[in-house]
Amino acid sequence: MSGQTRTEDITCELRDQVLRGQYRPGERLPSERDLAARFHTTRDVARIALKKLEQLGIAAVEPGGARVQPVSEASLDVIGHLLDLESPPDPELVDQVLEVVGALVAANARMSVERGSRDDLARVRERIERLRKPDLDGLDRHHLVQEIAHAFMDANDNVVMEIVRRSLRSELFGRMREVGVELEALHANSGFRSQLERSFSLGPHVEDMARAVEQGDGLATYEAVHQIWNQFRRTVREALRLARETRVVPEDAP
Amino acid sequence: MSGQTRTEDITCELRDQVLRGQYRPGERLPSERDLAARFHTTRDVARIALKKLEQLGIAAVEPGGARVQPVSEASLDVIGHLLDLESPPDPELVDQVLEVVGALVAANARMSVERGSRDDLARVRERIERLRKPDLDGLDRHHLVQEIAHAFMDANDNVVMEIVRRSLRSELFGRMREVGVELEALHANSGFRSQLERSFSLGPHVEDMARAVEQGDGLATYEAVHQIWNQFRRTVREALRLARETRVVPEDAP
DNA sequence: ACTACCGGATTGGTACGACCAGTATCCCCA
DNA sequence: TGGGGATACTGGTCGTACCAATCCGGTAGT
Repeated sequence: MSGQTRTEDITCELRDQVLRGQYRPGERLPSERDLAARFHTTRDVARIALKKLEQLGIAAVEPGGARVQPVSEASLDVIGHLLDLESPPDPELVDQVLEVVGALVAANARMSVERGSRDDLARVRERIERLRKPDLDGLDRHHLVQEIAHAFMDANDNVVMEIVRRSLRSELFGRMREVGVELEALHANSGFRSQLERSFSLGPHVEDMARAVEQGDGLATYEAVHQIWNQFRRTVREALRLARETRVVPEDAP
Repeated sequence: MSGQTRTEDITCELRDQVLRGQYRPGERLPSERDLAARFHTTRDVARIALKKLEQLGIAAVEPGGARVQPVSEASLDVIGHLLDLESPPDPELVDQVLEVVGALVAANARMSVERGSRDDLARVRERIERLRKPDLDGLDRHHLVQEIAHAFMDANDNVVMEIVRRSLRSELFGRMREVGVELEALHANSGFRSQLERSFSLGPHVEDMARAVEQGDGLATYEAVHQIWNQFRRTVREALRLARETRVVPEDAP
């Protein structure tokens, strides 16, 4: 009843159970007939659900039974569902996603500077200029850093990069809006505000990046982006940690 | 008859047709009933096949018909199938994969040097030492570069990185063995040998990398890995281009 | 007591037939 | 010519049935 179709119901339930670790790798999942009976439906529905788990790479279904696979064998698409398991999402997992995205952003930044078109570089420069303004608060800087990252990655027409980026962006950044809300909510708290200001001060890195882009210095651009992104990662991680702590309170309150 | 199950037959045929561009994005795929009739099977089988295409992100199936989606919406898993469409694989696509992998390898290299464990670094150092030996030919260097890349990535326990890496490795490097065969075959050709020697001379970058790793200089390590990997990319690209040219001849021959 | 084997129970893969709720399409009417 | 409704079509689900491969437990042989 939760999803659009019965297939989705079973898929979601099974998927979440597996991702929550309720089944050990190698352990057998319920049979199609079991699932059909348990969800008051037919084998076809249970069958499709198991097939979806198989395609997600979290189960191997073959005659004799479907068995769960270790997370390392999963498809990239499970990351989104892993993030969905908790709200706010697991800071550790978000940090890992940001590490991967950061590596790609930095690489694209270097390539943009070394071989990018004038239009793309102009777009990047415009956003960097906005980031240089001194009267920005921490949240503005957060959004601008993300915009610059997007601008760098737009400057590359690598299909593989595009797919990885979209997979991680639509899954993480789709939830980053929630995180953004968290950030804004916490931002309203003056105590957190000062903390955000302190932790997300980009220091000289923005000036370094601006200079490197102007000079067409790929390595220096990489380094500046790397530093800025790491600072971004640290702040997001800290914000999520705080959000999780504050979020737990209302649950415990009577 | 080609695959293990009939479902796989239909899935492969449809998938390849879509990936070859025989359907425009937004165009409707055959209905389940059509496919069932065409492949002399039942709707169930055709249904599963369409569901797999949906999960691969190359088709959106909903009441009214299944429609193909643009490649940019696809899952990362399609890369392997895209590479499979041609043999030897499309040099352009391989290059794009290597660009992404290179970005991740370089990032992992930096992280290993800055925060890696002693064991992991020792493993990397050992391979670097082997790479420094002067009596290596181009092919040996190729393999060692890949080994070093693996060693760097092993030093990081980022789940997301692991998944992306495995997705791209099992799909590309599984085929890189073919490429390796191509390289070896071409390697036997002395003309190509000299060309490979010339094009895959790593120059001072290996020494740079060794020094950077010893000094714990993350940025310098990144730069050396970046340069080495770019040289690696160029050589693979060139080898694939040559392999494709030489491969075409027997096809045209009467 | 342990091992090797064997047969029944179970599982997924496929087949055939049917019904429902949406969608697409086209034809007819205003 | 434009809008609206009938109709064919599509995917989602249901039910039953058979097959081949696998799993599991018990038995026979060592």
